[in-house]
Amino acid sequence: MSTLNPDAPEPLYEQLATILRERIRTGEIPPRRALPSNRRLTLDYGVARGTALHAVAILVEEGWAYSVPGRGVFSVADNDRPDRR
Amino acid sequence: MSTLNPDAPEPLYEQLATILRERIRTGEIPPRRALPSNRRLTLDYGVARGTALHAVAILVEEGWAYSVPGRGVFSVADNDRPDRR
DNA sequence: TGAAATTTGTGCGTATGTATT
DNA sequence: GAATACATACGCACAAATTTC
Repeated sequence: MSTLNPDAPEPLYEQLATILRERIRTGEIPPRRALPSNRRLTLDYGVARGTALHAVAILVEEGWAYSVPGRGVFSVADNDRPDRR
Repeated sequence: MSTLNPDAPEPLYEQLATILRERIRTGEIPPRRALPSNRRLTLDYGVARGTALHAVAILVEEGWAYSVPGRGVFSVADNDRPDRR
């Protein structure tokens, strides 16, 4: 499992966004499947809530995922993937 | 809307504190009403989080506002306003 | 019915590091 | 060195929506 490097020049939220983006892009997280919850991300990657929120917000803004309050954050449908444009 | 001047001798947090103080004093922000959130202030005035926090902290210290954990920062009740003393 | 747990979103407070003046 | 300002990151609290029991 990829881990984060606090000493790297890239911010933790960017590193985490990159990891999650790859997990979606490669299909490890299939289309329309829930991403790990915010809580899980903090536990799995050892970051604060805000940091995990920031990472996911980047994916949402980039079009890799969408969030549903009370439910979770989901990877977009195959046809909606940004790298298909 | 008042804006901030990075070239002025007064620090940005002081300029912002002055603006918010006026907005309370004039009643534009009524008593016991929530001030703009930290996030809103950063967006509206183009400053960093810390700068907006600093400005609001000044108002709290002066007695123009009080903060409620998990909720926000609110203008004081009419009777508690510093200019009434 | 409804209470509890989960999840996302938002809010403030604080600390640290970097750059600038 | 001190003050200002930005970015990053941690922590904790409150709210609303949803799911589960």
